[in-house]
This record gives sequence, structure tokens and C-alpha cells, in this order.
Amino acid sequence: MFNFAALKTNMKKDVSTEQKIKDAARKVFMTKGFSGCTTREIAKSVGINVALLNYYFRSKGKLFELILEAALSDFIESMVDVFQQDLPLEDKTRMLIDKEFEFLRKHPELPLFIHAGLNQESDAELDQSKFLGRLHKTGIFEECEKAQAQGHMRKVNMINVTLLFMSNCHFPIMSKKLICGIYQIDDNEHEARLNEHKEIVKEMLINYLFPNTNKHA
Amino acid sequence: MFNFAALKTNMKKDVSTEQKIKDAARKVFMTKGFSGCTTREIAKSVGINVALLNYYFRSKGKLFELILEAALSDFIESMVDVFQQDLPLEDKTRMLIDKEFEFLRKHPELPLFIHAGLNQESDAELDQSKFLGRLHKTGIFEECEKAQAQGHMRKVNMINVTLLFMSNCHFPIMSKKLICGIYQIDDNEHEARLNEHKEIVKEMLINYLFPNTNKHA
DNA sequence: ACTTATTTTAAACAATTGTTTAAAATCGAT
DNA sequence: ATCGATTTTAAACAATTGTTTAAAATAAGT
Repeated sequence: MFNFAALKTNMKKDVSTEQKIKDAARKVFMTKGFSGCTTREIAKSVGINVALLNYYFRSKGKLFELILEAALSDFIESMVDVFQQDLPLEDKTRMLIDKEFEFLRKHPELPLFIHAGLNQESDAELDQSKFLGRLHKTGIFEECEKAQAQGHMRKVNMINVTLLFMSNCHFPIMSKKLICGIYQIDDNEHEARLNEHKEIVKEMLINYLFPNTNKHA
Repeated sequence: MFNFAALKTNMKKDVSTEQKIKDAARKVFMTKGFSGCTTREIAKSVGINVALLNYYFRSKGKLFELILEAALSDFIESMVDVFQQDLPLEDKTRMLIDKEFEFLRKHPELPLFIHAGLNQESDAELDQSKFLGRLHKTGIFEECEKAQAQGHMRKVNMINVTLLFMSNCHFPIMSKKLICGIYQIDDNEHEARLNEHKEIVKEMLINYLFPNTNKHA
């Protein structure tokens, strides 16, 4: 008979302990950073031994790398979803901003975690090159270039376009502590500002990127 | 004779060891974060003993708090500088963006350090209430409210205005690693994108905030 | 020169860190 | 029920952590 042992055990691990460790690690790493937490802290939150964590993943660093890469992937995928829609560019723009704010409300720690994690901790170099291909496959770049050639979209480098979107969607989420601290507002007021900001960003970016087709006043 | 001992020794400490520790701590904390570095690392970079660090500052946490507060103050002051100028609001807007990009090119680690530091590390609550007063004293809020009442400036909550400026100035700097990683560009290309972005942001924000007085095309 | 206060150091502290080793428990298949 | 592999644990590891203590060096005042 064929040896299905490895396959079976793999299937079992996936839904069980290994995934539970990943989930716990994600939560802890997200809120405390790589060097801000201990492997024992993660293990305890799963209800397992520290050694078991190193049994599944080789080290704290390896586990962190895994979580960081998954976070980055989630983040890219949240954009890809929109690019794949069959909609005119301006509708995609509005939808991207809506979805981005919606996605980030569910994962508010993600942007800061990615940027902080990318900058220092876990010395291991993360391969980000795959993500560019992921974005390219959606055809969004060609779509923009065509719109720019037709004079429908303002001629702006795609990196700058990316910066415009990310800046205005991610930063408002990342800066919650700072904004609440400086302006002495509570979570409710901040939430209200955020909702208003979404509409502001939508109008501002549409007006800037598609000046001819979208004139107001 | 009066006792000038305390005054004298204070003056000597300021230019000497105490300040050297602060400078070194700032550099190390900025690049590695609170839990990403050790007191011994800071002490070694100054060329002193670990105990001396605790002699001047009571603990690692106290020292970090000091550095974080100073960083936040620098950051606020970079804005205050512009608000105090005697210029029309639109010129202040352009100047603010120029100065902000200039300031952040000199201290590119500052925004990420502030946001990461504010979010987790150094449990001690930082009093940010003073900064609101610092901004109020420049009269910028009244100036904006007046311009809004006159229909010269778009009616947008000042917190949202703050978010617009900070998002578009700070995020491009903070996201260097991510942008370079995803788009596979080097420091030179990133620098070029940043320079172009400054002009983009200037035009976009001016157009959005002062739609009546600044029409293009 | 002597005394006193300030600055600096070396050494030790208990606690915690990531990781490993070896033994126990669990499970699936015969 | 038994065997073999997989999963889990308890214990120990050496290294590092922030902090403290007590003694030494330096500076200042008289």
C-alpha cells in the first residue's frame, strides 16, 4: 500500500496546532512587534509549550518572517481584488478607496506592523519581488497608461500614484494614537473623522487624477 | 557667598556626558526601537558604562520617554515654524509642504519611530496635550476658520486637514522600504519619485483646499 | 592639602531570553 | 495489543537583559 502518512499528518496539522500557532503569533507580533514579545508569550496564548513552537517553525525569526510575508500578501491582495473588477478606471478608484478603508478597519495594525517590521526586526531579507508581478497580472498598469495616453488620466508615474493611494488610505489608520493624542479626541470622534476622510480622499484623488472628466462647481 | 554649585554642575552636565547619552540613545532608539536595542548598546556607542546611563536617567524606559517626547516636539515644531510666517494661507500651504519634505529628508526615521513608539513600547503614557496648545498659539486654526467662512477655503474639519498634510508628507518617507521592495527600485530612483511627489502633493492639496482661487486648465 | 560632592566604573543581581535535549504522550496502522 | 512515527512536554542550556551596589576616580570648594 502507498504511504499516505505524510499527507494525512500534513492535513491534520494544517487545521490544528500549526495554524493555531500562526494565528496567535500574528496577533502578538502585530501588537508588540518582533522584539517586543517573547516566544513563551506566543506559546502561552496558544496553550502549548515553547519547544513545540520551535518544532513546527525553526525559530522565532522564521515564524516572524512567515507572518510578515503573509501580512504583506494580505495587503497586496486587498488591492488586487479591486484591480480585477471589470469597471472603468474612475469607478475602480472609488472602489479601491472604499475597500481599502474597509479592509484597514478590520486590520488597523497591519500597515504599521508591515512598515516597522520591514525596517528593522528579523534581519532576514524578505523577497518582495513577487508582489510586483502580482500587481502586473491584473493589467492595472497598462490600463492606466492607456488612460494617460488618451488624456483621460493625468500623466503621473505609477509609483507616485501608488504613493497617493497608500498615503491617503493607510496613514490615517496608522496615525490614530498620534491624532487622538494631539487633538485630545476619543475613539468615537476619531471614527467619525475617518469616515469623513474617506469621502474627502475619494473626491480629492478623483479630481486630481481625472481632471477633465470630473469637474465640480 | 551664595551656593552656585547646583547651577554650575548643571551647566557642565548639559554639554557633556548627559547630552552625549541622549544623542546616542536617539540614534539607536530611532533605528531599532525601544525593545530592539539594549542599554549596553547605547552605553557602548557613547563609550561609557551601563551604570552611568542609569545614573543620569533612571531607567531605559525613562530615557526612551525623553527621546520620544523630544522627537514629537521636533515634529510639531517643524509645522509651527511655518504657521508663524506672515503669509497668505495658500503660500503657507506650499511652504508647509516644502519645509515638511525638507525636514523629513533630514530625519527620515522620525515618523515611523514616533508612530511605532507611540503604539507599544515604553508603557508610560506620554502627555501630548501640550502640543495642541502649541499649535493653537500660532493662530493657524482661526486663520483657517476665517478663510472657510469667507468661502476662500474648503470647509473641512481641521483634524482632516491635518490628516491630509501628514498623510501626503509623512507616508511617502515612511514607506521607503516597502516601495523600494515592491517596485524594485534603488535609492536614487526613490529620491526622484519623492521629489516629484512633493510637487504633486502641493498641487493636489492646493487645488482641493482652495478650489475657487486656484483653477488650472 | 584636605575634605566633600560629583562622576564613573567594575562586578554582581535575579530574571528572562531563544533554543536544544531527551523523555513522555498520542496516534495510526498492522 | 504492539510497533513506529508523530506530537507534545518538562527541563536545562548558555547568553543577555535591565538594574543595583559598592568602590574608585575625578572635580570643586575651602
